[in-house]
Amino acid sequence: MIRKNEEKIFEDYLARENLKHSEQRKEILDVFLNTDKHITADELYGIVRKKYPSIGYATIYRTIRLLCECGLCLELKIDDGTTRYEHLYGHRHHDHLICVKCNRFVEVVDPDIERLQEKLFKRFGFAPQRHRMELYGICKKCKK
Amino acid sequence: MIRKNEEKIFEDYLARENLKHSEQRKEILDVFLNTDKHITADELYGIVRKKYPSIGYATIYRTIRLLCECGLCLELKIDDGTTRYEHLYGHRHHDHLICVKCNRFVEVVDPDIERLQEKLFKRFGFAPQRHRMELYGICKKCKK
DNA sequence: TATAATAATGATAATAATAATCAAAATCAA
DNA sequence: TTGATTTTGATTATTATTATCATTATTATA
Repeated sequence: MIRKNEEKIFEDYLARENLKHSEQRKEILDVFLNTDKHITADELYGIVRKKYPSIGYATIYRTIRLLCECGLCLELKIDDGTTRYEHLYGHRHHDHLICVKCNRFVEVVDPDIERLQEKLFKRFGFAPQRHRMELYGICKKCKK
Repeated sequence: MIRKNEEKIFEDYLARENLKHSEQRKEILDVFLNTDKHITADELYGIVRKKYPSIGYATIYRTIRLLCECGLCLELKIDDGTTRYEHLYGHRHHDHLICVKCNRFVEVVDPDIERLQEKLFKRFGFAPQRHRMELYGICKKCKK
């Protein structure tokens, strides 16, 4: 099950860059889109390998890079040192509440905070590019 | 030039944990405190080595860990993949404006944002532990 | 459709940051 | 001062990611 829009974005990007499509790339995109958000390269590799046992690690990393370049994927460096990837298409910008016990991610957007961040950029004379905000704590389930 | 308070915090911590003091640890703390903020392990190593040419990389990493444990140092994972360390003692919590061109760090605190962050934690039933917020952009100097 | 040019793949080696190991040296409590 | 314990520096190990390269797959076009 591939979402048509995302598939088209990827294919257009490949065509634009004179790159070739392949079964592996199709499968990696499919798995990425159908899996939980905030996946690691290793987790993605583990799932893709079920269908493509011969797939190499390098292909996973190469394809993730392409997905990031064409705007379908965002790389996140988490405080614990891991690198995770999340869907970008059809997802507005958001920040994260992260449970330090169970590693659960909750996506949040607070328009008031966003507005204040813009003001901060302006106050210090910075041209805004992007921001990240992560709130680390212990979620309801893990508290009890 | 060592600041007495920090030195005491470190020594107390070592005593409490039944660890020993050493010239190397003293020197690393001294360099760390007197250097610019947001230093990498490699940069710290480079400076300390001028006074202690025989120092090993492992000692740098080991001592950084101790400094983090005793609350004098905070580890920051930056979006570009580097790990940097900043002073914690005598510095209230703050967030960062980061210039993606020249790598300049500006420390900022916005009490309104802080308050809204606390509200976000509460709204999702999280027990707050800490947060990080980084605003990436291009600073005044690099714009022109 | 066959071909030729180009790119992708998978296996493997390389790299870079950090951590673990261990014998020798330093610290410190008694 | 000594002896137990810790630290050190050198080195090796580990982990995530990237580069290399021969083989295979894709694709434009004849």
